[in-house]
Amino acid sequence: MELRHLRYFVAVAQTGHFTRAAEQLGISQPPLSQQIQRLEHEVGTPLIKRLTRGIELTETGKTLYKDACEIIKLTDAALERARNVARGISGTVNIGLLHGVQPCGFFFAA
Amino acid sequence: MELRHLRYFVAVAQTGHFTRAAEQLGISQPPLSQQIQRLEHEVGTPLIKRLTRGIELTETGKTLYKDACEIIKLTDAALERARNVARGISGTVNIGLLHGVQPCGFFFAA
DNA sequence: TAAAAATACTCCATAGGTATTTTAT
DNA sequence: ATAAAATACCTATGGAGTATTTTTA
Repeated sequence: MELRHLRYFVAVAQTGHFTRAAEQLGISQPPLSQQIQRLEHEVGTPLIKRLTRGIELTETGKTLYKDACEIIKLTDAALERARNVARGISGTVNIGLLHGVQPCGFFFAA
Repeated sequence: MELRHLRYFVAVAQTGHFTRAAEQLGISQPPLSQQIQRLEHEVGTPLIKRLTRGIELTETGKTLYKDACEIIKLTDAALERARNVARGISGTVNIGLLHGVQPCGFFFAA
C-alpha cells in the first residue's frame, strides 16, 4: 500500500464519484478504478459500493476512510515540520512543566 | 512522497548503512540511494550525513524519522483494522464516558 | 587502501491514457 | 436511454538491477 492509494480512495469518498475524483486528481477514470481495485484487493474486501448514481462506502470503507484522512494529514504535517526544521524555524521541541505552571505552548531549544 | 520513501528512509536510519538497509529491504543499494535522494529533494534539505563508515541523521532527518515511524505504524494499524472490520471482529468503535466512570476500554457497537 | 555511497546505464513493471463495453436505473 | 464504472489494450514514466567510479577516513 502506498499513499497514492489512500489519496485516491479519499478523493473518491469525498467526491462520491470515481469520475469526479479522477478529474480532481488530474488522472483519468480507468486508472483510478484500477488503483482502488488494487487497494480493495490488498485489504481483502470491498471498500466502495458502486451504485448507478455515485458511490457509497462499505463499513470497512468508512473505517479506512478515517484512518486514511489521518495518515494523509500526518504526512503533510511531517513534510512541513521537516522543512521548518531545515529552515531553522524549529528544532527539537522540548515540552517542560515549570513547577505548577500549566503547559500552554512550546519551548524552542537550540 | 510515498510510503516507500519513508520505509526506505527508516531502514537506512535503523541499520545505519545504505548497503545494509538495501539488503534488509530486498533491493540493491543504488536504487535505495536514489529514492533517498528524491526524498531529500522533496523535503529540500539533506536528511542523512554520509560518513565513510555508515551514516548519521541530520536534525531534519531526526525529526522526519520520528514522524515516519509513526506514519508507518499507523498505516499498518489501519490495514489491520480494516481487515478486522471486514471479518466482523469489530465495527465502529464508540468510546463513551459513563457519568464519572473512567474509560478503561472500548465498547463494541453494532 | 578499503569501506561505503554515488553515477551511469539499462531493463522492465506498472502507473496512467484512450477506446469501448457493461451495468443498473 | 443514460450516467457512471469496468474492461481491454497500449504507452511511457520511473523503480530497480548491474557495472563502475568516487569519496574519505
